[in-house]
Amino acid sequence: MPTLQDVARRAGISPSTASRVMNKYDGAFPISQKTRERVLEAARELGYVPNAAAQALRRGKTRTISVLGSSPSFFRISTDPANFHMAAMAGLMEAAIERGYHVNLLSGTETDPELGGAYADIGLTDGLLIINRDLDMDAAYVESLKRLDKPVMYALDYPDGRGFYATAPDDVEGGAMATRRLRRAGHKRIAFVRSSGYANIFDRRQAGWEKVMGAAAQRDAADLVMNVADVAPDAFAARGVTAALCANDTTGIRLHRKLEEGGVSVPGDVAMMVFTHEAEKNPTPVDFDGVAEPLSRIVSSAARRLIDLVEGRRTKKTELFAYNLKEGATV
Amino acid sequence: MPTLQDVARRAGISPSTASRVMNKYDGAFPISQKTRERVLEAARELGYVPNAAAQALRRGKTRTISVLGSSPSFFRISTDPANFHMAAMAGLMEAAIERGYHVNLLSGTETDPELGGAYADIGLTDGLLIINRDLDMDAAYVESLKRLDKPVMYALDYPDGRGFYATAPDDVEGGAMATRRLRRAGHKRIAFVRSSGYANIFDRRQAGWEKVMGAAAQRDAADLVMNVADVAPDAFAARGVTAALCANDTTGIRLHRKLEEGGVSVPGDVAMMVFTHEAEKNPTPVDFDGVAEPLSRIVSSAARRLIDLVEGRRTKKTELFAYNLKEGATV
DNA sequence: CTGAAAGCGCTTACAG
DNA sequence: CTGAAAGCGCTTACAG
Repeated sequence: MPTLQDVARRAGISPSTASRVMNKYDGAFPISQKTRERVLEAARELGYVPNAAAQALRRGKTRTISVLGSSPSFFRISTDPANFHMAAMAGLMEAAIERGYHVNLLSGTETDPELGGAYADIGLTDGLLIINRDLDMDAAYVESLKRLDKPVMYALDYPDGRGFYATAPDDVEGGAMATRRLRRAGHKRIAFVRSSGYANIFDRRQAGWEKVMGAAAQRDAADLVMNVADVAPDAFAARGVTAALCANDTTGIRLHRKLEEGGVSVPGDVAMMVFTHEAEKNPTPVDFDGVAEPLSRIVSSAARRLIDLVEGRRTKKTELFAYNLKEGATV
Repeated sequence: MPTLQDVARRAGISPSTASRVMNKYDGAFPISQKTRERVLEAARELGYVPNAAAQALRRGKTRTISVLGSSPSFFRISTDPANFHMAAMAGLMEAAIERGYHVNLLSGTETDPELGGAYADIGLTDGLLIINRDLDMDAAYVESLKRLDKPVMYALDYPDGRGFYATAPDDVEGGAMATRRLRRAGHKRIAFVRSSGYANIFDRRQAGWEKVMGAAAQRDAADLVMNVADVAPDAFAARGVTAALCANDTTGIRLHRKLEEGGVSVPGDVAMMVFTHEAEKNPTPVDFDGVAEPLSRIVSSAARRLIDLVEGRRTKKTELFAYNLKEGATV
C-alpha cells in the first residue's frame, strides 16, 4: 500500500504538507493551490488510502463507537420478525448515520479471566455502548470500565449509583404503572414474579410495584414476590392472588405456560401483565397486557449521547424514558 | 490510560517481556512463571488495556471486518418484520461470532470526490464485505478497491470479470428457473421487466430469461424487455404478452400497482414472477410467485470466506447459490 | 529466559 | 506558505 511518504515524494513535497492537504487542514496559513493539486493528483494516481490504525494511534480518535450486547450471543441476530435486535439496531444506526460514525459490533470474548475478569477488548473505538447487559453477572467487568478513559454509555440496564452514563426506561415508574393498571381492574393481591438474573433491573421494577402496593408489599412480600422457577400453578389460589406482574416477557411466557398446564385460566383466574418492548408486532407467543419500553428510541438516544461525550459535549448523566401501556388479552 | 510501559515498570521488567506475557507469546523459550505472574498482577492493578490502534498499526491486523452496504442508508435498518437487513445481519453475525471477529458497520461517507470518487474510508479493518452495492453507480470506487491490499468480498452483486471474490445467487439460473416456471404454466410470450440501476445484476437475470426464451428473446426484444417506468397497463395485451418476470421485488410492486390501476388483473390477464429473497414472511405487500435468494446463507458464507482470506487461507473466487422457487398468488 | 532498539504510518507543535 | 523532528503505543527480530 502506498503511504503518505510515497504521496509526498511523488508530489515533490514533504509529508507534513501532504498530510495537511489530505486532512483539509485549516491552519493559520493556507496551502498554495499548486501544492494542493499536486498532492491530490499524486494521491489519486497512487490510489492512496490513509492507514486508519496510524491515524487512530496518532489522533486518539477513530470515529467509531463500539457496541457490547448482553453477551456475545446478543449479536446472533434472529430472523424472527418483530425481534428485539431489529429494534435495537434500527435505533443505533439511526444515530450513527446522523453523526457519521461507524459502528463496531463486538462479537468475540471481551473479558479475560487472567486479568480477573476485567475487560480485555473493546476494539478500535472512541466509546462504548453497553446494551442490556446483565450487570449482576460480571462485577469485575463493570469495575474495569471505570478505568477506561473512553466514554461509556449504558442502555436499558445500568449499574445504579456508580456514576455511569445511562439511557434507560423508567423501570420504577413502569412497575408502578403496571400495578396501577391491575388495581384499576379490581385486583387487590398482585404478585410480582421474577427470575434469577438481571437483579439490577428487576429490583427497580419491583420497587415500582411496591410503591403502589404500599404496606401490603412489605407485609406479604414472602407470599407476593415469587421466582417463576419455583412457583406452582396452585400457589395463586392458595394465597388469594388474582394477578401477576412479570419482570420481563420471558418470565411471563414461563408463568403463562405453567398456569395453562396447571389448568389455571388467564385472565379468568389470574390476570397477567409483563414488561416488554415496543415492536411492530407482539414479540411474544402470548398477547400479553404489559408496559413496553420504546426500545429504538432509547438505543438511538444512547448512541447519540455517547457520541456527544466522545466529541466533548456535555450530556446529562441519566436519561429515563417512559413506558407505554400496551393492551393485550391477559387482563 | 496506563500503557504497556507502565505495566513493565511496575512489574520491574522490560516492555518486550511484558508484551510477550500479554500476548501469550509462545516463542522458542518459555517465560518464567514468576515473571508472568508479576506482569499479570501489574496489569490487573493498573487496569491495563492494550491500545488497539497501536496493536493494529504494528501487527497490521485488527480482527475486524467492515461491511459496506448498498449505500450509507443501507444501515438505516427498518423495524419492519421480515426485512432484508434482518436476514443479512443474521447471516453476517453468525459468521463473525463463529470466527471471533468484530464487525464494523460503515455508516459515513466512504468516497471522496476530491480523489476522483475513489474510496476514502473503510475504517480500521482487515477486510471489506460489500453487500448489494449498485456497482453501476460508482466505477471509480470499484477501481479503487483493486488497489486496496486488504481482501474484498462482494455479496449478492459483484462486478463481472474483474477478478473480485464474490458470493452471490446464481442470477442466470434464477432467471431461467423463473421463465421455465411460467412456460410450464402455459405462457409463451413472457416479458422481462426491469428498472434503471443495478444493470449488472439485471443483465444476468435477463440472460437467464433469454436462455429459456431462445430465439424469441432476440427477435422480440423490443417488445418483451421493458422498463417499468415506461410501461403502460395496456402494453401487455397490445403485444400479446401474458406473463412478466420482474427483475426485483420493487419492480414487481410498481408493475403490479400499474396493472391494478389500469384494470388489468393479476394473474387473470397477466401472470407475474419476481426476484426476491427468503425471509420469514413475504417481504412485499403482494404475495408474489418468484425465485428467492437464500440471503442469510449467502451473506454468512461471504463473511466466512472473507475471513478465510484475511487469515491467508484460499477460497474459490466465486461461490454461487441456487434460488428457491417460491409459490405465491400471481401465477 | 530477558532486554535494547527499530519501526509500523501518521499528525502537529515548532521553527523558519 | 512549507519542512524537520518527535512521538502516539505497541511487537518482534536480533542479540545476549
